[in-house]
Parts: sequence; structure tokens; C-alpha cells
Amino acid sequence: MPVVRQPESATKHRAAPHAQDSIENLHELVAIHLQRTDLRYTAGRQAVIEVLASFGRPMSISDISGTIPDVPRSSAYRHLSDLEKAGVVRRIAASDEFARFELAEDLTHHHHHLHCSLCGKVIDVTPSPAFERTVMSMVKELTVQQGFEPLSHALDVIGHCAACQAT
Amino acid sequence: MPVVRQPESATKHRAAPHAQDSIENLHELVAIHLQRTDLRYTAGRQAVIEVLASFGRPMSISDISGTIPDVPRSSAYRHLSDLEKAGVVRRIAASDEFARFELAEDLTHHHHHLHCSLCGKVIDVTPSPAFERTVMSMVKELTVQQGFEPLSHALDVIGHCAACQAT
DNA sequence: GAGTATATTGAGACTGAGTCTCATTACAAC
DNA sequence: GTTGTAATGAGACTCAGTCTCAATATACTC
Repeated sequence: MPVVRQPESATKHRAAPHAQDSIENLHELVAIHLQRTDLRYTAGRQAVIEVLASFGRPMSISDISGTIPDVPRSSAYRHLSDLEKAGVVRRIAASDEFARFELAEDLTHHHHHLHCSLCGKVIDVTPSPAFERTVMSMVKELTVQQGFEPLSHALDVIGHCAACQAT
Repeated sequence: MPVVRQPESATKHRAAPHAQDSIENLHELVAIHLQRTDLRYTAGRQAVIEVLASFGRPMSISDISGTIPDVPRSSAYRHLSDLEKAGVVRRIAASDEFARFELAEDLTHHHHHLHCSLCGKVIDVTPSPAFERTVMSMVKELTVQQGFEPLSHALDVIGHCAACQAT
């Protein structure tokens, strides 16, 4: 996909119409992050950000390729890697073999993951502030003993999703 | 590696001498788990269990192959997979691309992980009972809303280990 | 002990996620 | 317009992890 001059015109994969405003806010936020790391906010990168925003839960590469088949796989990986460096995308290791990607918590909200060990799906869940306070104080306590500098944390729950329980 | 008749005689990679008793207890426990799933506790499987027990933190396949080079890679993967099915080994997804393996919590104790994002090392840490009670009640609350059946959970802290901070 | 069914193993081919290279194109600054 | 740099598409490449298959070991029955 060639680089474009008017970013707005190339966003083929928009989220639902009522989300238009928040999508544009999101693009502005991402653009700011990219400027800091001397990266242009090109059409390909916008497309990746939009599918991540509209999907609502962590996406595997096959999810991403399926949604934007006109972006080559090598470019998709490169975009994800660049966006990760810029701090707008986060790579998460799932219970199965392949990585998943989601928007960074700066752009969304802090959350944790439910991993289905049967189908590999990852579901986002938002913790209460009280719980997060407890987690953060405990994280600090655990890591201080090891001389470990904590940067982020994730509570992963492994189990069976509703759909897999039904089948 | 051929199957042996006397398991004790084939354990080349023992932990430190003072840990002899606990290693033998461990083997008994593993043997019980394997019997339940109609698997024999052969020399190759014992070797894998012993390196996992002696290493003290989650091992990558290259760690395992380096420690027991006489066990072929395909066999090592198969042993890990069999032992995982039997519930004595747990596969964990690290922050880098490759999987790591550790003894199941049934055989050790419940713990969480500190992932170093620089060198990929994974460190085990043990939470206090009070913290675990909080986590488990919160896990329940979060998963009930989604119709998700929780089986286990893991708190992963991502950051920089002491060694990487020093360099 | 002989015979049979099943489990285990080593060797190596195979798969596919993820990386890397390179020629081409687009952009920004002057 | 020119020049330097960033971004892109295509596809080769790497290697973790899986699968197949023939050979061997064990458990079980008679």
C-alpha cells in the first residue's frame, strides 16, 4: 500500500459510524505517539490501528490479515512492530502458539485477559480500582525482593469461554 | 533413549545431593500422575522432570536441550506434551517468541512470574495467602460476568530484571 | 516362554509464524 | 527539481514446534 498525503481518505476499514468521533480521537493520539518516534502515520498503519480498535479484543495475525487482506503479511508485522515501539500497540503471548496484538492501555484502559484454553480466544476484562490498588502494592512487594523493576503487569485467567462450554 | 526397567538407574541429571530425598518424592508423585493417564515413567521423561526441578525457574526448549543433549528435540517436545497432559508440567507463554516449561503447581507451589522484557528470563515469585484470596475472589467476579469458567490464573509482571538493570 | 497389542523412541521431513533483504516508491526539506 | 530518508511489497529465509514412520520395549494373555 503506497503512502498517502491525506490520511483521512484512506481509512477503508472504519468501525461502526457512531464510533467515528472516537476513531478520529484515536488517530490523533496515535499520530502524536508516532511523531515522538519519527514515524509517519501512513494508511497502512492507520488500517492496522482501526482493525485493532474495532475488533475489541486481542487479534492474531490471521485475524488481522483476514480483515485487511490488501496489507501484505510482512508489512502487517512491520506495522505492528513499529506501532509497538511507538507505544500504541501491545503484543501479548497467548496460551496457544501465536502472538496476539491489541491497542496499548494508554489508548484504551487498563485491563486483564481471560484465555480460553480450548479455542485460544482472549477476552478483555476491566478490574475495579480497588483491586488494581491491591495488585499494584503486591507487585511492588514481590518485585522489590528480586531487585526487579516492574513496568507493567497482567492478570491472566485460563479457563473455558462460554461458547466452548456450550459445545 | 531406550526404555529402562529400573527407573532409578537412569537418572543422569540429578539435582544437588542434599535434594536427593525431595527428588525421589517428586518422582513418586509424577509416577502416580502418569499412571492415571496410562503413561510409563520412562528414563527420558524422568530426565525432563529432573532438569525442570533442578533449574528452579521456567525453561525454554533450548535450556532443556542444552542440559540433556542426549534426548532428541522431537522426544523432548513429546515428553513435555505428554507430561503436560498428565498435569505435571505447565507450558507458559513468555514475552519473547518461544514457550517455556515448568513443573505444575501441584508438584511445587502456587506462584506468579516476573518477565524480563530485555533478556527474556522468567522468575518465579510466591504470593501471600491474603493476596491469593483477593485475586481468587476477583477472578471469580470478572469471569462470572462473561460466563467464563476459570481453571487457573497467573499474575505476570513485565519489567527489567536486576542483571539487565546493572548492564 | 511364545505371541500379540500397545506404548515409546529416534530420526528426520514438514509446517507455518515471524524475520530479513532488496528494489521501488513516497515524502520532507531545501 | 534534487537529495536524503522513511515506507512499502514481494518473497526468500529461519527456526520453533509438529508429524510420520519404522524400530524397539513393555504389558498382557495363553
